[in-house]
Amino acid sequence: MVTRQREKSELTKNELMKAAVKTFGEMGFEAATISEITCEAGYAKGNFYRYWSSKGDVFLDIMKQKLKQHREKRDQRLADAKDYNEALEIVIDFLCSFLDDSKWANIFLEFTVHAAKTRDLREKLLNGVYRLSADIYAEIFEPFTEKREEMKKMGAVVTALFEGFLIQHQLGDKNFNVKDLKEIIRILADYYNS
Amino acid sequence: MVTRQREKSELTKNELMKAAVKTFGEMGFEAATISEITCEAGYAKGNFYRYWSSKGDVFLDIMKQKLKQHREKRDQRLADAKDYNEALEIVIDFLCSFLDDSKWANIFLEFTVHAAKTRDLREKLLNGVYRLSADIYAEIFEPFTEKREEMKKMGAVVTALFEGFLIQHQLGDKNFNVKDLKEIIRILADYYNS
DNA sequence: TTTTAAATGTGACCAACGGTCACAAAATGA
DNA sequence: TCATTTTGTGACCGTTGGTCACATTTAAAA
Repeated sequence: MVTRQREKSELTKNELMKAAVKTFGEMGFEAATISEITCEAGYAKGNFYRYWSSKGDVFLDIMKQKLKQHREKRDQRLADAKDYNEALEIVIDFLCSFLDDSKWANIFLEFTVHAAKTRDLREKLLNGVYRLSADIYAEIFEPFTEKREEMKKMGAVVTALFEGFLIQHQLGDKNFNVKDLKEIIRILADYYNS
Repeated sequence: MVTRQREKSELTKNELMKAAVKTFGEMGFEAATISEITCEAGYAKGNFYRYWSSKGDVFLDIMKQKLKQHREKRDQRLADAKDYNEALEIVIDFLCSFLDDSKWANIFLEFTVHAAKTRDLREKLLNGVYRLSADIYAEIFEPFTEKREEMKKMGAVVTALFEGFLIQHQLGDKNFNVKDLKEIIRILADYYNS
């Protein structure tokens, strides 16, 4: 039976993943080290590279997992949305649910900027399920408006604004708070749907 | 005479600075190395640390210098501004003049996110002259509106939007372009001045 | 001119990193 | 029992930002 070995392998991967989540969460993307992660899980450094090809690779896995959880909640609520404005409020809540876990929001941002410099990661990030992409916004608001192109644009703009907000937040700028962020997203939503 | 030595010292600093600008410009902040910079200028690595205490330190110097040039142009034009909208267009041009040199805009962004992680750099960046700070917006629009607090807010929001735009741009997202950016800044300017 | 001291410049060195690889240990099937 | 494959190891590599004891140059003092 090969299954026993496979199970062990999967178990190890999960242990490493868990250790990675903990380590990235405590230290951020760049500061966290592979040694720290493997040591935390009780393995040697080399074993890490059996499961992921690089530090960025395991982070993408974590990102995918965390995003999936958020999205599922959002999609559940979106099913009940009656109109454009209700859908919008759900999307805003979805964005703010990231901010509740602001430590990770900042780490995601750190990784995003890091990934933008590396061809491989950049492509995966842009084409994969990792981002709040413009197309997703178009789909979300599809039932409530004809303006598909405008919704894509709004998605890109809101994503930019959100990530810019994270930078200000991380730097410690107090002039731009969550209330402002919500306010502006609503203004943009009105603008692009009028 | 100590002057001769001082002059030599200043000359060396300028040479290193010039080499740093070239190296950062070609490779970005993280990828550029101290060895590369000193070698380019014709010195040994150790000499760098006579003039700056770290890699981030010399970058702050470069940032200050580049910003100063942009700001001087902007302030010249602002002196002729007749009303709120004219001042706004000058500010928008100022932001877009960064984008013309988009390589450096991206490197600034890279450094900003890097600096946000390091206490020392973060404080210098937030409190120094390096950022498009909220207070500066308040001053710029002072002659044309009573809404000082709103202008500060607008400054923070526009800065966030601008940096978020840079991230999208760097990732290669085509949904959000410069025209959209200008459009939205005008909407925000209307909103905060009404 | 000779001596002294300070400023300027050097590059071997350090600890740390991400990543590799030849090898060891354990599990599997015959 | 033995051969093969999978899983795990940790010394090792190249590279980095930063340090430091030392060498070289310059300026002032004697």
